Amino acid sequence: MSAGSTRPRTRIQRENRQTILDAALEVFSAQGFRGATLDQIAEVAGLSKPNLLYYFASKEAIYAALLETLLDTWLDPLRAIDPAGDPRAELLGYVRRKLEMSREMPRESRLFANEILQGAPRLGSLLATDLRALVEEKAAVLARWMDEGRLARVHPVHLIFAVWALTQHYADFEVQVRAVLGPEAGDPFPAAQQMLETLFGRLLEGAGGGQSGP
Amino acid sequence: MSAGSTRPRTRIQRENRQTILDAALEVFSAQGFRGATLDQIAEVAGLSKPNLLYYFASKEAIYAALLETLLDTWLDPLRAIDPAGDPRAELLGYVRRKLEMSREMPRESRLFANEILQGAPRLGSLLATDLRALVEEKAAVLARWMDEGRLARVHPVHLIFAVWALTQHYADFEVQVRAVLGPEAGDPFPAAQQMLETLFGRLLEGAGGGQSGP
DNA sequence: GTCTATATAGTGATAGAC
DNA sequence: GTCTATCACTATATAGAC
Repeated sequence: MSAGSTRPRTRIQRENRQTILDAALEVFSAQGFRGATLDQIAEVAGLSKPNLLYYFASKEAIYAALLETLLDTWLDPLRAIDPAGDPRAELLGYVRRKLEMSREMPRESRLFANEILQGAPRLGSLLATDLRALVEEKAAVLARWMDEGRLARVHPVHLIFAVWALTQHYADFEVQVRAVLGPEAGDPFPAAQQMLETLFGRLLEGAGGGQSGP
Repeated sequence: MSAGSTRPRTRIQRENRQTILDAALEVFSAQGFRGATLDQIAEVAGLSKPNLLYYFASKEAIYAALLETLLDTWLDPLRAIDPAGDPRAELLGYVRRKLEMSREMPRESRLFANEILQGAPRLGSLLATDLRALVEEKAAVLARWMDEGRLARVHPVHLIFAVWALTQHYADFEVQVRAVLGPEAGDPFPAAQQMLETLFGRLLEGAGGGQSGP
C-alpha cells in the first residue's frame, strides 16, 4: 500500500514525508507549480524520484498537501485579532505579526502568491469559503471600531487587503526590494516596520477623519 | 531571413508581431514563463506554432520582447512625479495613476509579478540599474518634502514600495480580492481608491508626526 | 511567408529487481 | 521500502514542401 493516502505510521515515514514537503516548498515557491519538476524536488530532498512517488501519489498530491498544511498557519495572524482588544494594539499587532511572517516564512508567502497570481486553480474554492468567512468576521470588528470613532473610516475589507499587500510584498518581491535598495543595504525589515507603523498608526489618530464619530 | 531579429518592414509583419505579443501577454501573465506553451500562444494568436517561430527566434525571445516593450510603460507613473509640484497632488496623483494602471493593465502587472516572484531571472539586472536609479531619483524628491515638513517622515524608498504593493495587489491578486468580496460585489476599484486616499492622505496632514518639521 | 511533418529533449509516472 | 530502468507524453524547435 502506498504511504501517500494514509497517515504515516513509522518514524522514517513521517520524516521522509516532511523532508519531501520541505523540498517541495523550496522548489514550488521559487518556480510555481508548472515550473517545478519532480527531479528538482527529489534532488533537494536527497531522495530518488520514484521514492517521492512512493510517499505521494503524484506531483499534484505533493502540492495539494503543501497548500493544505500551510493555509491554516498562514491565516493565524488574522485569527489572532481580538475583538475585545485595543484597536491600536490589535491593528499594529496584526501588521507586526504579518510582517514577521513574511520575514520568517518567505517561501510560504511566495507559494501562495504563485498560486493566487495564476488564478488559484488549486486553492480555488477555499478562498470563497474559509478565507472569505474569516475576513468577514474580522472586518466586522474593524467596522465596529470605526463606528466607535476609534479608527479612521475606510472599507474594512480593503484595509485587510492593505495589510496583506504591504507585508507580503517584502517576501514576494524580495528580489526587487533588494535590487532597489542596493547590495550594500542590510535587512529591509526594520525600515519596513517603521514605515508600516507610521502608515497604519495615522489611521488611529483623530479617527473620524472628516466625518468624526462620537 | 527571419523577421525576429530585425525591425519589421511590411504592414503584415508589424501586425503579426503585435498579434503574437498580445497573445503572449495573455498567456505568460496567466501561466508564467514555464507554464506557458507555444501551443497556447499560437492558438490565442490564431497562428500556427512554426509561424510564431518565424517571427520570433524562440519562446525566450517572445518573452524578452514583451518585458522590454512593457517595462517603460510600467514605470511611467513614477516618472511623472513632478519635483516642483505640490506633495499632496503628486503623491495622491501617483497612487491614482498606479491604481488606474492596475485596473487597465492587469495582465502586464501579473507578467511582472510572475517574473519578480520567481527571482527575476530574465528581467534581472535592469532592476539593479534602471529601476534603482529611477527610484533613487524620486525618493530624493520625497525626502526633500519630508525635510520641508510637508510629508510624514518615513523611509522614502519604502514609501514607494508601499504604493507599488497596494496598487498592484488589485491586479496581481484579483482572484483573491474577488473571492473575498464575494460574487455579488461590483468593481472593487472605487473602494480601493478611497482607502488609498485616506491611507496616504494622512501622511500629508501634520506631516511631522512626532518629530515635527519647521 | 506559411504550412505539415518530425527531430530531440525533458518530465511525470510505472514496472520490477532487490 | 527503495532502487534502476524505462515507458508514454508533451514541448521546443527545425526541415523542407508549397
